[in-house]
Amino acid sequence: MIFNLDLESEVPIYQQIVDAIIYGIATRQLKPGEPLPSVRSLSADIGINMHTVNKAYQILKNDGFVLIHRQKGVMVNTELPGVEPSFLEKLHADLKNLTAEAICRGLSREALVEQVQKIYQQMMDERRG
Amino acid sequence: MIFNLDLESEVPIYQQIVDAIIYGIATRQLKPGEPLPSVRSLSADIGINMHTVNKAYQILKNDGFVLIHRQKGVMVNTELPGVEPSFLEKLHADLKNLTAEAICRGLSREALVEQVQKIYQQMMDERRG
DNA sequence: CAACTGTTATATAATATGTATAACAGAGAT
DNA sequence: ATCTCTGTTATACATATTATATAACAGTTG
Repeated sequence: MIFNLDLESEVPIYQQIVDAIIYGIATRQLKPGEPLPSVRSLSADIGINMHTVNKAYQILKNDGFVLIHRQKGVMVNTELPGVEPSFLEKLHADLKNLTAEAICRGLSREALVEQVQKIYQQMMDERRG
Repeated sequence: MIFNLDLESEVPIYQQIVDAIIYGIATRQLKPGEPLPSVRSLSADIGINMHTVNKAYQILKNDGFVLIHRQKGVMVNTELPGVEPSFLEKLHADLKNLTAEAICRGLSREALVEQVQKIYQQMMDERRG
């Protein structure tokens, strides 16, 4: 599992960790049941504070992507969350904002849809390759 | 122009204003050349501070969505910005995160694409209706 | 017992967000 | 000229978020 963090980004570090792990699960670089590094080892590896990693893990736990056993550690959930209403709300709100700006800038529906298709396909290819 | 702001949201107020105006331009509720309310009148209308509105206007100005004349006021740019690399970068990054979570949750490519198509179409319908 | 888990607590610093108040410069209206 | 309206700038303040630092606790494993 490779973390490509940008400490200068406006995106919080803990959010970048959350995104990276969800991406890893989507592409099956991280498989259900697979253990994740401990908060201490991961924070030491990427040179940040323990609590920043812990915050990311707590978010992933609350969203159902990982299971945390207090002594055993953290692992990818064997039963990943489904398409819940809260996710659909976030998806719709984000897509609405992106689409509005795309329309203002003259990006065609076909070009936008193609982008989504391409990203989805690339992720599914990584899943097998 | 209707602003539906949520002061309890985790999304900053100035960002909600930016999103609302870009949405208004996309749906042509706001037309190129049309004047926007002054920072003072808008902030008074929605009951927030002048600087919060000003911050939103500055962002829209830097992105090319509005023109600001120091004495005349703010208006929608008659030459809206095109599909610039910085926008494509943001679009790709956001779509990547949304798609990764969608895949984890078992949302099919068809369902995701349909969402995008639907949102795009609804916005183009508002543009005419 | 020692080493490792996640968890909790406290403290500190920097940044982001939002408000409050005031002043400035330029344009237009009366 | 005076008044009012623009955006702009400055200062100050309060709060929340982000990130770090250090320490301790409880339970498991070797």
